[in-house]
Amino acid sequence: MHSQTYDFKNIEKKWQKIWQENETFLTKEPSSNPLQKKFYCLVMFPYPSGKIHMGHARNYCIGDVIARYKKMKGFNVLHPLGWDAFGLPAENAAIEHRIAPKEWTKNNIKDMKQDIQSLGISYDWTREFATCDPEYYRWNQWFFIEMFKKGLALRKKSFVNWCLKCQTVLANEQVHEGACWRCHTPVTPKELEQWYLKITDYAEKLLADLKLLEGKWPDEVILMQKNWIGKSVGAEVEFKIDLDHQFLSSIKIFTTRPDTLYGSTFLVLSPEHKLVENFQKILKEKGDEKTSQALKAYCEQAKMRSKIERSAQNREKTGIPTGFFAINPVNESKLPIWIADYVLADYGTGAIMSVPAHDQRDFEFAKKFGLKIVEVIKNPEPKQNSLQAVYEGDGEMIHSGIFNGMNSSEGREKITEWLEKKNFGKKTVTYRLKDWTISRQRYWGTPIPMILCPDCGIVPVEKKDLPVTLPEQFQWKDKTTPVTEFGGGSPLAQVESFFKTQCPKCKKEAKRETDTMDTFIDSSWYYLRYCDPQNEKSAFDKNKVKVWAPIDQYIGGIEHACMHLVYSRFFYKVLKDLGLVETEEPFEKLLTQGMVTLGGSAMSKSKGNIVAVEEMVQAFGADTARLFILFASPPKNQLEWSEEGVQGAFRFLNRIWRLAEKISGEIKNKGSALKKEFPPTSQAKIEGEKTAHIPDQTSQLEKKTHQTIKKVEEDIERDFQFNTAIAALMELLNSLSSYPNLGDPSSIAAFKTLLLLLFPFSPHLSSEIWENLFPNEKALSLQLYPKYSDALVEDKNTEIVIQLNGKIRTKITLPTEDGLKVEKVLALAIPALENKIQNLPRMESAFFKNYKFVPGKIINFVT
RNA sequence: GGGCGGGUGGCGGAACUGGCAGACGCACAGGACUUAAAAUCCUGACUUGCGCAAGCGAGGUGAGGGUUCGAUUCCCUCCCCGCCCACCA
Repeated sequence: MHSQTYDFKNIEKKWQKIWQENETFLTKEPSSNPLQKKFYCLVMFPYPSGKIHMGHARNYCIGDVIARYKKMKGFNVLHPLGWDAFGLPAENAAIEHRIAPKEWTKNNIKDMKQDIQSLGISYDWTREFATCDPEYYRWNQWFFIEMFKKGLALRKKSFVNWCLKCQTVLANEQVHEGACWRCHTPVTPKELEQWYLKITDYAEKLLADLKLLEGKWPDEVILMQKNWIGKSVGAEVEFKIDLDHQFLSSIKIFTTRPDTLYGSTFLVLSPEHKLVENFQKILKEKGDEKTSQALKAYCEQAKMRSKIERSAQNREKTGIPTGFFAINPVNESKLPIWIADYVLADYGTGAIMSVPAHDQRDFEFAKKFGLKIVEVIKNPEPKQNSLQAVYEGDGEMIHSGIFNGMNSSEGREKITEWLEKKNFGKKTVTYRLKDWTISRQRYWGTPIPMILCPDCGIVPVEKKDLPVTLPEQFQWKDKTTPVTEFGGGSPLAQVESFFKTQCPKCKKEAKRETDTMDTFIDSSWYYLRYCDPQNEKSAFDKNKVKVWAPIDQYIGGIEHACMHLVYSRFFYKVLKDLGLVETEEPFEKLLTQGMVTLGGSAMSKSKGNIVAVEEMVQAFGADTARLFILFASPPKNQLEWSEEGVQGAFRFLNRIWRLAEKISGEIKNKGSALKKEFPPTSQAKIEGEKTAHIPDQTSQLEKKTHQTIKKVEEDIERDFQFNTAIAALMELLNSLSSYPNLGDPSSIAAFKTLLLLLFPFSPHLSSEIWENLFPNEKALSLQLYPKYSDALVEDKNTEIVIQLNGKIRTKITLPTEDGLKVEKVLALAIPALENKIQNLPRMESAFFKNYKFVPGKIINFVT
């Protein structure tokens, strides 16, 4: 395949061993040097699903460059890795292959760790843990109990998202386009009593604190979270029902447009609305069995429909009238009450006032069922009459009683005030964000530490009894029990030795909760555990976390924008309120890397389009794999895998290797070169004998060296532009390759710089060459990032572009200082232009009066 | 339907606040070395017109318009692609 290439296999093995033996990447607690700044660099931890491919590897490589770079910059770096080890795939493998989830998981961890280590990532492996370790998940249980005590964890009955394939409940965030985020099965609604975390209590805080992340997180992610939280300001309005009955006196609706209240012509309830049952009852009482049945049938049908079906774009609206009426508080008109499944149960109050003239959906519904349409906001550009078109904007209020003539934006406030005064309603804020359903009817997760006692009710497990551990041995059954009661549905409900227990309060026989926690709980605080991974007394020592938190740089996929990254922020805020952490946000800066594709689609095991890490490391070595993946595209972009591109990276590393051999030969010849100073200074060129003949090239190389140090640093600091940083390294290599005086102090300095700058990207090769060429120096992994001199980066001469009417005609070169002075530039530019263009009106000096000069850059003559 | 990104050679991508478009790499072509190939090294290359040639000119960053001495960059209209949300009242 390739001949005469450097021996990457042995070099990489050698250095990985050295780093491990010397504990090069072990993080020291900062107490040893109080002045040193900390840097916590973290990549979202992996789910141990098997071997890793280059898609995973990209994350680790990005994190590794940052960690190594920051270490070279003098920071005390924390760069750990662990395993997000609970979850469904392990359990499915267990059912399929009859292998215990724990075993399957541990095997995968072993394989993946080997792959990651073969890439030479600078992790502090002493901090490794897996979330399926009882030593870890006991703290999930501890936090859960804390939340329960604070009223943040509660059990409630409501409609949940049910995945038929995974046989479990899903949180809202885990439903993507109406389907399960893991298996893409459309979710169906199911009414269940489940454990929730009250993330909605933190909705406002989660929203407001996004401001703290501006400029540090991708705008995209901030926006996605903002939309996900979905704050709407409006009013809750109570409509009296035109009926004298104890079960049914009024309906509360939520609207963001109280200004259109006069245009409301009917009310609509969602099929899941609690009052629907009351309507049925009253109808029965009145003897109208038929309508009662019809309502029931409609609602049941609606509830059966999947999310996808129900919210399909062009689906024709359906609905059914209840036969009852409500009174509009503003004008006392009688509004028919309908039930329709275009109204969502879990947003606002689950009921709306319909304003068909000013809402597209209501309009469609009104048209279909022949309901009244009343225009109350004047369309400033009326195209058609209100019976044919909807106007959703603001404008002058009409047909609105005392509010007529007001602008609707003002009207919103005024009507709300009026409602509040009359006790018909109030200003309300609604969020799209829902409470986090964390019960899962699966085995491989953290047991929820709760006990149901027939006498005492729901009682938390006592903290001294934690962890509640998963039973390891029991018969796997493909079918789980139906979810009916406390803890039904989970495979754990079949394990009597697990669920049979005593009530902590009254000591009577009681039953344990058999559902497990959503694995997103595990990942909501794992980043804090790395600060104190062996702690047996608490989740972490507050003071240790205080040293490291928040994470300075977090790296991971954007798919977690509204899942892990919301949950973690929530959890962190709860921890802050518990006094366990001190800052507001867990992740100071966020980088969302693009995915790696092969043949246009994301690498995935199921599609079979993967390039295994093992394969790459075997064929080209870790350094090449790392370099290619970082060079091919900026981290945010998608990256299409290219075998040819890999070859290019490999070629570059080989060129460095050969240059090292050449320089090594030169050093042996000259010997003395090693004694020269580093970094080079402009005096260096006077010293060398040969350099005196070619001072220009020497100073050019020195300049290039310093420019490269500056460029690589700036590219890394500015949004992790590794691709252009590496391009700069290639340019430096090109300059060195064509340098006529290899082995002189300037070339040695340039090469040293190249190795130092290459180290974060391709650490093995650079370490090996460094050791070979400079055996008396400290290892490369202990070196600091080189400094550049501004004086050397600056050019002595400047090129000024000469334009005529904005078109480039010619260029002149002059000393940088002179390039800033218009007289000096004009003195050279005019003759240069005259020389260039024959038929210029050279006699007319007026011609040259009209120009635009940008010092040091350009002069543009205008005719 | 709403929101947010983005369209630059054959390809991945450069061009920090408007100031030399195409850095760097891949692929390609020619040459050197070699019995030959691979590897390596050198050279070329946006398109187009004139020229044997060095060279000289014109056009060019999805399309059209605008602002400007000057636009890949700013503004407007349109087309295309990607992502997120999606009957959220």
